[in-house]
Amino acid sequence: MTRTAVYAIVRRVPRGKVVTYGQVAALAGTPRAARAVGQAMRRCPGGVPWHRVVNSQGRVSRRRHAEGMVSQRLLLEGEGIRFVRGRIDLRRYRWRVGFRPDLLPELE
DNA sequence: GACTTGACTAGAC
DNA sequence: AGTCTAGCCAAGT
Repeated sequence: MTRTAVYAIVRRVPRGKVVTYGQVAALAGTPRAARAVGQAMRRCPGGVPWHRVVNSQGRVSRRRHAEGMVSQRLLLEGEGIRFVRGRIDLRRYRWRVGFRPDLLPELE
């Protein structure tokens, strides 16, 4: 998995949707590289919707230097994503690739 | 090539 | 619901 691959994936996330670090890693073909995805996002080039990447709890991950940077939360709210008690409902906002309701197993 | 450093995570208390 | 821990992976030294 390369940084470039990460950016290519994140660029495809549409407005109003989010993905998790682990999810990006899986899409890149390296399921356990969530942490490396974070590394890639740290040096994110322009043109990449970095704010649409959140952690597995639906929260905005804390950075080492949180000063002088735009609020990820504000950007997401600007796209219509609602935060409830500092969290995002991933069941609702997670971007799914090739989601096929007709192929889901029976529930209950 | 051997450390070190994280925008990570799932599991275990 | 918090707090720890042990894995993990790519980059930077």
